[in-house]
Amino acid sequence: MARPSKPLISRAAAVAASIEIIDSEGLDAFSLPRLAKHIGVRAPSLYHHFSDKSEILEAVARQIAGAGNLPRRKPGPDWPEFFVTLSMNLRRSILKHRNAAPILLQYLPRDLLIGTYEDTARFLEESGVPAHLHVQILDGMERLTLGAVLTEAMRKPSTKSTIFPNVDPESQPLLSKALGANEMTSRQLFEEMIRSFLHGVVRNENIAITEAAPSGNVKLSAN
Amino acid sequence: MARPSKPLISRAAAVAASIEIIDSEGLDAFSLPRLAKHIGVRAPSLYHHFSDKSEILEAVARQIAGAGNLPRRKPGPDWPEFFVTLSMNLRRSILKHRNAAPILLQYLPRDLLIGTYEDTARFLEESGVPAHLHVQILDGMERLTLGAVLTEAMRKPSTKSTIFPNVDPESQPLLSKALGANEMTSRQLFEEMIRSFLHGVVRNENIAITEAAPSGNVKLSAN
DNA sequence: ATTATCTATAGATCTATAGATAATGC
DNA sequence: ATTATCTATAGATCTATAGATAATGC
Repeated sequence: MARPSKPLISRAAAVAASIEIIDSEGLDAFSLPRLAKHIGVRAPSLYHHFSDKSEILEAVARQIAGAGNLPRRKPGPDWPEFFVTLSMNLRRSILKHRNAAPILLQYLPRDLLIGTYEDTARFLEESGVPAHLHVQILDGMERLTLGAVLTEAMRKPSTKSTIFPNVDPESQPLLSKALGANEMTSRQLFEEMIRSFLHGVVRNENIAITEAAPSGNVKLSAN
Repeated sequence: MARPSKPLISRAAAVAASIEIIDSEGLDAFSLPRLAKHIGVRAPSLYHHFSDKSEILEAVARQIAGAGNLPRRKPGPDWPEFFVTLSMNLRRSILKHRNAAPILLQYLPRDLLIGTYEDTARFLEESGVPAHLHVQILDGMERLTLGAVLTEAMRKPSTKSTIFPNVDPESQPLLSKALGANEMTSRQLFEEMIRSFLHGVVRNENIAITEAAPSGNVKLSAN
């Protein structure tokens, strides 16, 4: 076969196939010959669509991380919840493809979390968050979300009982007690971590902020 | 040469040499032949000291991450600063060897940050932090510190002006303003992120907590 | 003429094992 | 006998390029 009547390869299909391979066989299994085989072509043909292997991996990273759709947001005292939702979306997207975590670390798109910083800065402004905290929030959300998700992705999918491994009630009574007192899943711990950060950033500011409590009660910080 | 009078290879020396290679030539340059050459031996000899390549990488990860010495701590209302110090130590250790970040992601020792969870749980207890928050704090510190450090390690060493790349004052006036209002270096942003998280976790508790302000003034949260 | 595939292959690795060899230490 | 090196090498890749070939679309 020389040139086929219909192209056999598209960038999108190649990226999708790459993700399938990485998901099912692991990152080490991924190679150009392996990808080509999965699509049903020969490896050198891939060079017609990508300049090299890293370009494919980059596209894979973007595909996995960029899948999130922006949550709706109106500026206001519950502004932290916008960021919480943003983080949870990214978390879900990435945990769907745990094996690709190292790729995401390497090819992290810079504006991963926050599509357009400018819009987000305006959102913070209009929510009454002082400008001197904007960089702390934007930078913190980026680092913290991506970082925490990647480390979570590298662990086995965890249940409540595996948050800490191998805890012996005899020798570690306090830790056991703490684990007993914990009601939260891995997902909830993540969510609350983001929320804690955001509330913590503004802890010394005199601004209205809504506490998103499970029971739904609303409360203003008195600090 | 068959068996030498004095052994040529030790685990410690091999790990140290591995780190030197990774630091100076990057992770991709690391291989057993490359390591052997650096030590002045032949690659197969390494198998006498390590069962395979991943065992070497694991030791490298432990060496880099385990270098931190525990900060002194007395339980009390400034308990967050103990964790801040812990994080900053780990951050320093890892940023010394940025190129090894992917290894750390893959071989992360589980009790990386907090040597013995039991002792740390006691510390929290004695500081007046309610038990139902201990898991949030321990788990959060692990994820957040390691994750944020690794993503920072993957970036170019950044100056204040490169916290966000390519900001155009014309089209991004608010972000520019935010950057102008930011006084903090990358290191300070990291530090304050940790602190914000810790203060945020206990935001709804009625406990004494010391605010570590740059000016040194002390203040109790009224929340 | 351009595009999208293919075959063939250069060239460079790498990991890990088998088996030889000589120094060591009992 | 055990230990710590070596040589030789199996065996398996991989990435990327050169050049042939046939379909497409102008």
